[in-house]
Amino acid sequence: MQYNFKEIESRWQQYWADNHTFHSEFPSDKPKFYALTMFPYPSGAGLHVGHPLGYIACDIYARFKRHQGYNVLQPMGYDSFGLPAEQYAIQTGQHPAITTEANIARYREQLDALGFSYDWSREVRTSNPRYYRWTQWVFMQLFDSWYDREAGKARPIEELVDRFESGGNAAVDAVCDADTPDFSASDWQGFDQADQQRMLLKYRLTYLAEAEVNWCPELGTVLANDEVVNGVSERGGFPVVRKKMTQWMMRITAYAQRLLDGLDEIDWPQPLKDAQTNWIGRSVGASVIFKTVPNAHQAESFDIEVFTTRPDTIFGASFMTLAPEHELVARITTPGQQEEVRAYIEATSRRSERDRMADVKTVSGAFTGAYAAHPLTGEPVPVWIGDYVLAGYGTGAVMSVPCGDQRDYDFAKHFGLPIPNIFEGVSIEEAAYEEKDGVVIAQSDFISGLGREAATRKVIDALEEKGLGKGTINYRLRDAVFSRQRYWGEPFPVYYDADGLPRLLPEHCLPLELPEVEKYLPTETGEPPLGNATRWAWDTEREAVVENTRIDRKTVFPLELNTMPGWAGSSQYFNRYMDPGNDQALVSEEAIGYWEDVDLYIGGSEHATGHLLYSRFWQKFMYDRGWVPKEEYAQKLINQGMILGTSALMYRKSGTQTYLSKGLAEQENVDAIRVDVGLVNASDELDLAGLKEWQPQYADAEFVGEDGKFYVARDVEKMSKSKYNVVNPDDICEEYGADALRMYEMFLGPLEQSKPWNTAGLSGVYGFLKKFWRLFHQGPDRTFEVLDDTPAAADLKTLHKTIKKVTEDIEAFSFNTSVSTFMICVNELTASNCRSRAVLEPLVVLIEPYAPHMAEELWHQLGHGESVAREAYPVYEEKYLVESSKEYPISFNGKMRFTMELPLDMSKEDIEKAVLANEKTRQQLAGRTPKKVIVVPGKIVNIVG
RNA sequence: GCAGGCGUGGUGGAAUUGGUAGACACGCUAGAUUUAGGAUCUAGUGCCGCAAGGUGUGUGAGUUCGAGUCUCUCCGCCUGCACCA
Repeated sequence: MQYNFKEIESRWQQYWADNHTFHSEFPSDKPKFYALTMFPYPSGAGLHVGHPLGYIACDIYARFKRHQGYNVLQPMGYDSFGLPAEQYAIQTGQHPAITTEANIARYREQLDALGFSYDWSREVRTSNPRYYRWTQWVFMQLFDSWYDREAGKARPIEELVDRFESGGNAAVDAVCDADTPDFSASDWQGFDQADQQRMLLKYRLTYLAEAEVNWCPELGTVLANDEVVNGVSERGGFPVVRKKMTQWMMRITAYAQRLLDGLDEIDWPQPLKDAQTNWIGRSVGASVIFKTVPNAHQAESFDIEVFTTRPDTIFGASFMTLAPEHELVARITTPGQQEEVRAYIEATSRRSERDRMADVKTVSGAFTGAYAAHPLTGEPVPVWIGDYVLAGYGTGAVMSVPCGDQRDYDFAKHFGLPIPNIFEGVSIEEAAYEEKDGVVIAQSDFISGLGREAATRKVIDALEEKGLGKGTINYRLRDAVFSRQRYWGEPFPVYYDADGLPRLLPEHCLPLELPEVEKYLPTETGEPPLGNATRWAWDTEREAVVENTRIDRKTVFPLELNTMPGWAGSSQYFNRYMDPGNDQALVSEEAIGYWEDVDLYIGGSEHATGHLLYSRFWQKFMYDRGWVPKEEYAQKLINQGMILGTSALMYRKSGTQTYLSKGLAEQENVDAIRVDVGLVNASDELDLAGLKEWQPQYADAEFVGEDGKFYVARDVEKMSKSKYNVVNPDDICEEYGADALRMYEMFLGPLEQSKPWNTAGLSGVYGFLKKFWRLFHQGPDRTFEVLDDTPAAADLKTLHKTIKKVTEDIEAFSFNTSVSTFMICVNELTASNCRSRAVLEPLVVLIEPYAPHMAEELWHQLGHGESVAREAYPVYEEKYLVESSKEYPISFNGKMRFTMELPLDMSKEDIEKAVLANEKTRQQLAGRTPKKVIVVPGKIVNIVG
């Protein structure tokens, strides 16, 4: 029987499905193992060979753990809300649910062809109402919670109400909006219902706020910071502008410190941890209050709060700079400066985020005419505005210390402001002195002569005493915008009451399903697409969605028109897999009590500051409220690298229809044009007939080849349809089989690394699989033949060596080297013509994670009735590996000269004696006595002469 | 600018963590077989050299009996953040 992968693979895929081979047990007495890969967004393009890389690695590990006796949970699902399906709906009118359904069917087909051991009975889809009711449920719990700083955790909002009743908000140390006023218990009791709700909104973990957001006009929606890359949208690359809008926000900043601390507990890649640390951006310093000096135009004094990481340089502060958007600017600007300030603010607001970032060199600003009192000296310092100060960071205002900060220095130079030097023995003629360590402060009253740390402490003490500042920790992390002006997302379970305040729907009314709409675009009045729905109002008496026309704000109220962002659905999906059918809870206590958390999570590093941060935040919240037992949901995470495409480029003589083979293009003026990689063979030779068929425009073009052949150039870049470099896994499965594809993807290189795809290399692993098959099938007809004889010692050694190495490699996620180990093993067994069942049978189990179809086939040919997936993993025995002697490399002064066979159980001293007595050694030494002999048992002998 | 990472044959990549560098595979060369092959098998393949031998892990130094591996310098590349006070 020849190795017929097509027949084998489809047969066993069917068998696994029919026998539910990979269903996870629950309840179970076995130890659990939860292996997870980030679920895909089902795009219209289907999978390319890059996508399954992480899935294959995860599947290998899951199968390995299953052999080791673990009850493995390896689920798969779809992150099926998202922009592309909606953009497609806008263009074609096709409901996104239909597009999504079709895409999922295609994904499923492709995934099934690769032989993954998923428990498909646990599939989740974020766009399925039975799933997203739990996304809505988490949102409601966040709405009904506040963050207690004292306890360091989230608590139910009723507890906060109780505290306000008895002691106002002075008694509470809670995370809240910056503009929250102080109120007493009697103030609280005096508030009417609406005011109380308004106040609570300042404390809720999800809240409405007028926020400066990233607005993308092209997409018609706001974007989160992590969805904006270099000032343009991550999806589509459209320009993004700043805009003030009322939006749902997530108070993730309450968790900033815990999100940092948690990183120490988990085994995640360092670069990813660094990215999160950076994004959270903790900096220790002080907040300082500068009071504006009243003048003829402004009798009132305002507090300008600034944040600084260098309180020690406070005596060098010679002016202040506010962000142009700072709220005090309008109030403190003097009439004389009004025109200049107004013009400047207008000029900055006209600039897009991108322009502002691109041009960091130009110094610009304007004087407000106001002065503020230096908190320690009382001296008046001028208050300026400048766009180098960002409204979104710290307080949006800085104390400018030109001698210690280059930006302040440049600003001062440009506008001729004073630059006092407060550093001992340092020149600031050319630039600011930004070195932090080893500075000695001078000209600074009571801190002169001190170093940075001592000075910082004293300054903070002095500020606190005066009530003009305190030591604080500032985070770069902002609260996350949670509203999207889109159709294809989770609706908020929220309506607006007679006072226009947000109210939650009763929990038993979930899910609040997406309404049908005629158009998926924003309405003519600029409302989000849900505004197009005619049935989108909430009747509080009937507890049902009703026609908009009935909105009377007595019993029928408007529903929220925004939808949730993409990351909402992916922030708890890993817990939902544990109990996907549950309609009473996101996950039952029993299920999460058993499965607890993800043992292995594999996914791309592009989610570092998006999904992987938000999901940690939600998990911590769930933990605080007692719904999940673990504060971190993924103990180990691996970032798989990207598989890149190898684009094929042909050269066209500029301005002509003449195309040149690669070697002829050097001297010419040419344009590079991408062609389909499928038309190019392993030697970079282009199939011209195929090309003309692919794009008829080339039919009449002239092609100049080299020796009758036309060669293309290669370029490694991201795999994408538009670059014609996409390789489809279906085609590879067709030609080489799923097992070959699985092994090759692993063989390509280290899992974490990005690497280019090269179909030509597949012949290596394909040949290996055929050789493996031939170990079990003899003769020209390949008849199955395995003997029950006593295996040769050398073959047993090969087997146990392979078990040891492959096991170690899997545990270290070095899948590429384990494939090499298999290849060496097969080469050795082929050379010795091994036919012994005792050697071959364990190998079938060993290779099952990598080539499950072939393993299953061989396992059954070996006479077993059960699936090989259930078989115990082979354990290597040391006794087969021990050697009695070894070739020692003998080196002189570190330079290898010859080898010498020596017994392994020889003592250091005996080895030394034996080596020195050796004829070759004496020749090398030529009569001299060696200074020293270094012997590492089993390894090496070095003679120093 | 800040943070992190990387640099090994023509190519993808190994190297028991300080102990014979280049495993394994692609590609290439030669040969065998076949009507033919992008099939199969055998041998070779870091570089220089006919050979003996020399040389070799981006550069230069250092530690060590011994360095791809550890330390420092410089060069180059990649990733994330970036006017973050």
